[in-house]
Amino acid sequence: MRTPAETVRLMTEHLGDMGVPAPLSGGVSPFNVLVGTVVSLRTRDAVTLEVTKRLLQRAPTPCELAGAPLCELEELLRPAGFFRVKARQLKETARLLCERHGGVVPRNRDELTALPGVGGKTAAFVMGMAFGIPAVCVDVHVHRISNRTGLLATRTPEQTEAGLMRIFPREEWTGLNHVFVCFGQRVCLPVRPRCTACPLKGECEWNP
DNA sequence: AAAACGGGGGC
DNA sequence: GCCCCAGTTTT
Repeated sequence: MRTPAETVRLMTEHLGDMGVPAPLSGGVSPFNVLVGTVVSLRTRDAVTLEVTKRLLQRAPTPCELAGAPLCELEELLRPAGFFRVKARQLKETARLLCERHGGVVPRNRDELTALPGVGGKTAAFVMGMAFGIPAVCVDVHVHRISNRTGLLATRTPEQTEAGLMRIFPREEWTGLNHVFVCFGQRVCLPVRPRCTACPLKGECEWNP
């Protein structure tokens, strides 16, 4: 039986072999991370990247984003899913950052989730990626892969979150989400997983 | 607990 | 053409 650490190492190495870059540690501002994460929900990563780039080019700071006309934000966000909702949420979030947080992205879960469009998963992801604060972000990929590979046999994302926090040291929490998501997009797909090319093959409960 | 938001890509 | 997607908010 493989240890959880070994399972994650196999996934990480396989991603490296496929040329998937490791999560960037510096060079991206917390504001950039926050905007990008909100844009990303239910939207492909290529579209997310392009839309986020244009958005931040138009409005590099929270105050500039808060001052941009809603119709212009909708136009920039059009290729992304839920673009009207996100335009409204991002404009309001930017206004709150500008007027109530001094233009700075807050560092704790409660203040982050108080922003429109920011739920528990987005907050956890931003804390980890923007500030290096240990937090696990259990999205649909993490939950699915954990169950398929036999890492954890949990029924809800909340149980998966608790389980991951128990079996992995705090300093590894932040990196987990990125590994699971990249692996979930390329190998352990929701539908028709590519088991023949999977490094976990042989000790996976889904495809032993 | 379930529905609504929603355009884009894979098959 | 049909189905799925790094979720959050509202009913």
